[in-house]
Amino acid sequence: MTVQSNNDGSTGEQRDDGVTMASIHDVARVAGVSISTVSYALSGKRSIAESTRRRVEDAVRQLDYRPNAGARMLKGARTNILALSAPLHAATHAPAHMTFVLAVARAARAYDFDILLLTQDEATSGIRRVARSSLVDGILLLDVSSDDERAPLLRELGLPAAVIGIPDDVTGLTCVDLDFEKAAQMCVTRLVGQGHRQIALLGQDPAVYERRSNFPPRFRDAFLAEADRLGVGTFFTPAKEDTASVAEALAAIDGALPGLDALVMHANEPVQSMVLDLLRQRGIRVPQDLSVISACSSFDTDHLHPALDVVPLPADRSCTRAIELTMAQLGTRSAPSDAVPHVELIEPEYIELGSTASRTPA
Amino acid sequence: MTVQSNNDGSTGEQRDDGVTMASIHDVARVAGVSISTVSYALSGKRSIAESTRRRVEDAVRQLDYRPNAGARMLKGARTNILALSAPLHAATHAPAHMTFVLAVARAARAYDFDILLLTQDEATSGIRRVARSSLVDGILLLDVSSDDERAPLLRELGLPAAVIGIPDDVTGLTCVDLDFEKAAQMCVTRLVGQGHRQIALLGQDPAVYERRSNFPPRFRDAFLAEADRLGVGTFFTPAKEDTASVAEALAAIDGALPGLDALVMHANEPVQSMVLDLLRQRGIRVPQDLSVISACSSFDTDHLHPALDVVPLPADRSCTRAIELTMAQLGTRSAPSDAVPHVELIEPEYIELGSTASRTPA
DNA sequence: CTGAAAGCGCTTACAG
DNA sequence: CTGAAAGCGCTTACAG
Repeated sequence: MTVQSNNDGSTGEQRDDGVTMASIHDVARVAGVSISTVSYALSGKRSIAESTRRRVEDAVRQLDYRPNAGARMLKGARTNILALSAPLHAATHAPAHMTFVLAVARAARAYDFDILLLTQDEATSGIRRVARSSLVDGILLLDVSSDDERAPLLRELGLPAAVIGIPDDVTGLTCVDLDFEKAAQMCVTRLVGQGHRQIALLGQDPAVYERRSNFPPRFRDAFLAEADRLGVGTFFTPAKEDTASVAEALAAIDGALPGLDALVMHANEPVQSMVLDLLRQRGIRVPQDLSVISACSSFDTDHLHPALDVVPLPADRSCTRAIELTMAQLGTRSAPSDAVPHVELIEPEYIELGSTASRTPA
Repeated sequence: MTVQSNNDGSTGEQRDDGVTMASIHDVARVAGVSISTVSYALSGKRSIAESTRRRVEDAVRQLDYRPNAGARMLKGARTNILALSAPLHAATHAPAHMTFVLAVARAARAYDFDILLLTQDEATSGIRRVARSSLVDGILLLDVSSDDERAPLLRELGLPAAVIGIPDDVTGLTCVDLDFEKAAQMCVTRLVGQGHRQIALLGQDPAVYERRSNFPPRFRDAFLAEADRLGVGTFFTPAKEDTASVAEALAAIDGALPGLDALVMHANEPVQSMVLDLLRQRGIRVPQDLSVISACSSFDTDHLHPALDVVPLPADRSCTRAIELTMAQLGTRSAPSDAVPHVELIEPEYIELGSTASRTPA
């Protein structure tokens, strides 16, 4: 480590002097009113003479006043902070994960809430810590597994909370997630409706299925069940994120379904990209020779070659809804039913971009 | 959106009743001491009779007491929260970004600080908001551009802060970053030392260079300058993250450097993976026919085929150091020089994994 | 070694 | 329509 330059230390003092924080007393003094008037003028919780309000607002602007967060928490019983427990597991796709984290932060800001980030290392202890110190008003869980240890903790704490994803035991919890079953059925129904008779599913890393994640198996099982129900040939294979593994998966599909006419991919972007490369190399045209659908993808499929039909993973909608439900539990403007623990499944949407085509019976 | 089930609402009440928060008064009562004794017993700021301390600790455990964060902030003038401004720009590689975010959070926890996440939408206004409301004790900046608008804001606010990355004007700022120049020189020196005479650099997405990011040009310029200085042939080309663009970049390199014997990649993981695939397809062996180095990569290169020599992007070290420097500004145990604004460059490290080989003169 | 009390900056009944 | 005052739960001089 090299200290390259010691540039001018215009600020050396320890605490933020120079830039002094104005208090409500300063505002009151400048505006020539009492502090309670300032407080009410800002909260709007009682009627204020127009002229008074204006003077207060001027003073606020002049002093760049912002209520002290600590005082507000202490008195207001509301911290306006939500904890986001966002473990990043090995098999979690980072870009997708990041999308959810940012979507939660954005949705929370719409209600004037900030997000405190809790990581893997501190999964349950961190949640417990911030909850018991009244640092946060509520808790959001990301990336939940079927037997997630954070679920019982949420029940124990009884704080406003929402889970993005669905653990096995949802008692007392508010959960939001894409309806993966319906998404799978949607893909199968469409393909079969178009006359496809041999449809394969290329899934995520095998580790994802073996372990904890709950939605990939949900998608897979619904896919296979629906294909069976409709009497078409079907086959599932996972794939790791490297060319060799992807090639192997395609070979396995070829072996199992010699007349393959449609492929659904529930996989990360690089994998989908590799598959398209391999198809191109083999001269297999999409959709003329093979219909392809990208399922529950968190990325834009219109950059792919070719652009793929997609049932998007609606991170924004899930996160927005999770925040809404947390706010409802906090008693903010909302339908009363939103405040009650329940599981909410988000309706999947099918977006056509031309990567599937009808098979006319030969 | 479908409401699937209304499972038992074991917690219906608005605020966290049932699970009542114990206050310092409760602890004092249970322990049979005054509240100041409780406070001192916990902070260790004055000596306490061993028996008293034990009774206090028992009471704390029994009540699962944790000091109220709001009260602590209000009085203690310390919130134990740092703001992390982490915009996610289009050209930013999400996995790398996530690595930094998590590393910052982890490092902060080592000092008992939490991380408040500020996003893109609110870049400067969010920083201003949390600073003026005294919600945070300090600020961390991620993903800074040369002319980042957050840099002058940090100067204005005068709060403890650290920047990960180096903006053009570093006056009054504390910045930490990998020494990209030295990393580039390290790669060139090694390759030239091994007898390579035609070394190419395959870089990031062209947008990254056109726009705001400051470190990719730093690496590129140092690379080209050092190659010139040592009198070897050199060529730079950016590459987008798709097979076509990567193939094009390799073609451009072939055209410019017909006798190419070494390739350095400062690019995302998928791009590096694609390059290796293409080399393999063309029968170019690494390192026998071509030496390859992965530069400033935030991922493990030993999963690649073949594993690549790498100068890692040390997210952990940068983030840990940034937190240390922020803590120093807050007056926590530290070298006095750490508290003064300065730029700190992290020494790059070269890790050999066998993807370069000496060229014996023909 | 310990306690009583002031005060951090707010919000919100209570009075007028 | 507005103000004086209590009190949220801590920390930290001040006293003993």
